[in-house]
Amino acid sequence: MSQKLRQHIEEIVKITDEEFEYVLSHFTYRKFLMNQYVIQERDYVKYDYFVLNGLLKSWQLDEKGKPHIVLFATENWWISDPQAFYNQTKATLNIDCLEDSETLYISLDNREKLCTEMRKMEYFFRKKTTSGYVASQKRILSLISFNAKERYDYFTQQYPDLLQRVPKTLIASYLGITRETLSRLTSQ
Amino acid sequence: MSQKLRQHIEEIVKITDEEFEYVLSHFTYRKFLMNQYVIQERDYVKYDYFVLNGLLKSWQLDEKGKPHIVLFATENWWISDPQAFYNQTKATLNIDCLEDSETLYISLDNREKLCTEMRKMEYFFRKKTTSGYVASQKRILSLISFNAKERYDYFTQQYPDLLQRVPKTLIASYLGITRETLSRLTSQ
DNA sequence: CAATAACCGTGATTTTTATCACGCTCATTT
DNA sequence: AAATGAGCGTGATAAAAATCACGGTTATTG
Repeated sequence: MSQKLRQHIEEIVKITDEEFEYVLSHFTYRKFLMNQYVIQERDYVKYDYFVLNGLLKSWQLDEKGKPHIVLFATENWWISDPQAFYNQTKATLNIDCLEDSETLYISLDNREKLCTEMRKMEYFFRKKTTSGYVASQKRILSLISFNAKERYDYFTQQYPDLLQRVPKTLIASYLGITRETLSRLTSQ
Repeated sequence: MSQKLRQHIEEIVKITDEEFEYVLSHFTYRKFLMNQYVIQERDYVKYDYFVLNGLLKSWQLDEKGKPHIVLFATENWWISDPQAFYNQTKATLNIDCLEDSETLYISLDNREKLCTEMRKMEYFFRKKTTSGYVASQKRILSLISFNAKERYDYFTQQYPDLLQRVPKTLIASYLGITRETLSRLTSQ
């Protein structure tokens, strides 16, 4: 099971068995059930979660009480409240499970420790953060330059598997449109 | 002038005079004129630019020929096409100057070299990338949960100085609305 | 100094999207 | 087996934003 983390790391840097054992010793395994919360608004955010399997979402309520999806995380994704995690402050995001999910989580201290002790892991995390940044720049561009239909098409192209696993209402929330508008887009 | 870079770095890590001299030796100074291009779509992106003064924008044309602003960069900001810079591929963004601008730029190799040789600089760049990521997550949330007026108010609150320096047309493009809609928002 | 272009406001209209309302299906619970 | 609720589609209407069009101001340029 934890081999998934190794494969994930080795997409970026090659490591030995011993190195991986050492890396893994900085993570803790935890299983969450469907609908269970991983992080709640106002919690201190101690960990970054690597998803072994399952499906989670991070989201925020607006002042009118509407939820907005920041991210869906499936197998091989990382999920947390980055702002709160890196600054070790309270969450403004919520994270909960759309499916039963298994995770390996790591504290900021352990992450910094790995970065300090292993240049490869420092490189790995740096690459991950960078690609997360690049991905969010792309999402920003899609939000400012695409209309509802174009954003939906872009989503289906990027995450075809999520279409089956995530209720349309939540996809609409991720896209910044209402479920009714999304329904009309897909029924035509 | 290059003291600005030092101050910027020292907001995150303290460095000695010698260390700063060494860091600085990895950067090159370049001045750009108003309307001059720093990066053009399809260029290879060799550098990340630290802005000493002036004002630049990064943007992309959509298929209808409309420009969309990804970022405005003033004093103490970094600007590049991150995707192309980190992967050393061709730009999909354009970067040009709204004002005469002075920059210190660094190549990816030199950046990696500094990260390898100086843990402090590795930490500095990691922090920078992280805070860029956090900032773009916030912008995503503002785009999916705010209407035009709310996005404009959020912009004025975040970047009050840019209101004076950037034409309204470009602010509208950054917000993902038309200049006419923005004009009506501000005249009421 | 006239000509030009950038920038901005605003009216009229159209298009897009949100809101409100209702009903259907399907799975889960009692 | 009936009851409940989540998920989804869809009609009618309202609201938000885009589009098209025009004019006015200001700065720049030939």
